[in-house]
Amino acid sequence: MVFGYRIGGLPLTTVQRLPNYLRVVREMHRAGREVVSSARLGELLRLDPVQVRKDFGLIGIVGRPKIGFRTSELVEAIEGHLNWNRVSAAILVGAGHLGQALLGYRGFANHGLEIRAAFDLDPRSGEVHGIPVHPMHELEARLPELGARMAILTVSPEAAQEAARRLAAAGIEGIWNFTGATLDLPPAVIVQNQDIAVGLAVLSARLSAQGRVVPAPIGEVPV
Amino acid sequence: MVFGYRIGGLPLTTVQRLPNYLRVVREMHRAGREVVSSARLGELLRLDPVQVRKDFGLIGIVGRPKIGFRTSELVEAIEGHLNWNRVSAAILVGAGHLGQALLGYRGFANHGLEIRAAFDLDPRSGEVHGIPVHPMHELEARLPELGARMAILTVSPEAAQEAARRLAAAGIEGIWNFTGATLDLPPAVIVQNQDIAVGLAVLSARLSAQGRVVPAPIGEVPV
DNA sequence: TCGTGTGAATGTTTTCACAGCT
DNA sequence: AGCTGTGAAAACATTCACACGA
Repeated sequence: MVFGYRIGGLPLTTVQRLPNYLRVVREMHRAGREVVSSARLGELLRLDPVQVRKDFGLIGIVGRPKIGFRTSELVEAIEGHLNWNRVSAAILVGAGHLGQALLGYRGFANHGLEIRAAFDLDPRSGEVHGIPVHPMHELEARLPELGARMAILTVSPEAAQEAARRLAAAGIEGIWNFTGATLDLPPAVIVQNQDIAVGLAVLSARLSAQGRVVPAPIGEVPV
Repeated sequence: MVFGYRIGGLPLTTVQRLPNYLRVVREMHRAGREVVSSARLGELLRLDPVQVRKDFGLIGIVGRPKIGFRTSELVEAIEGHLNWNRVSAAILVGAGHLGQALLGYRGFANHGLEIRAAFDLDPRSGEVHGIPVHPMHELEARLPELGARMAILTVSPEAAQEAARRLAAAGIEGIWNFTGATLDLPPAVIVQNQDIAVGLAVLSARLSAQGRVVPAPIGEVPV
């Protein structure tokens, strides 16, 4: 598999479900609801209740029979596992359309992410949505003072590898790669690919399979 | 599981790899390279060569021993499976930062997607990156002439359910949901969630597990 | 010998079945 | 009765091992 497939002891699939749990459980908590059952969460998120309980067990949360899980404990545990309960500094590289949209996204505050600065070959205005945009050649010089471990990469696919190499050389530990290019970096650098083409591919394939009769495998008789 | 987990006969994981194969194989094809081995693709995409061959087998492409796979056949087969070899019309709902960034994204042309129009409660300028933006109340009236089966949903999470309901009622068959909200719709409507919080969660968890010692499971002896 | 094709083995995730707590 | 916790089974995906073709 492409990377270790247990993240800090948790299965990847569990980690992927955590932000969804967090969203609805935070909402309930804010609304004053103190407990919630796995059945209710499963209904809201379209998950099997057993899966919800297994996931919660993995992050160390025990529920109470007949009662459910305490929303406050859940929020705390999930935030802790994702490290979303403290602020992480990040930079953004490539202030094009997508980069600017991410600079304007308010939701990162809920995820412990603070974009401190952006870099671009052509930093037109010098700031976007209140975040300073610096010329790309100042990257290495400015990085130390920014205290960012993580970079959001939104340059063109062609420019991706070289930008990523510079980020890695400058000490960035994790790259959130929106470019769609496959990055070749030292294994110590964590690369998280966020290629929207993948999601579009799944949607396209589901739509085009929609209503079409899937031929039964040889040897099986259609019911 | 949350949906059927074979899409038109292919495993979901295979479908997710198809756009990556397509990107590099198109590049090779354009560069005049006629054949490629599974080993070379595996190296470029960090995949096991056997996996590459199994995937290609599933989409009906056979390679030739000692030679490899024909790039032209691969491009055609992958595009066919994703329905990316013909143009699909789409609309976009919610022309905020993210919506505008997607309206400006040129890459959709490579994926058979054409955004014909956008809708927004407050359609300021009336057009973004050359694509007309209409007031939201005109959605139902304009949809038939646009011929779109698919909608890209980029409204706020709070507005997501109601907008999705209207889209479904108006005959949209597939919704690419960027809002992070879980949509409750008739099962005939295909919803593809594209929540960036999921990717961020995985990256955050990997970063925060980075270098930390994972305790060995009980009964196992650390090497 | 190089590279494909594939049955078998392995590993992982989900689902089932049911015991236990209140 | 209602809800959690969990071992066991099933489903699924990946990797191994090797036969075969050019």
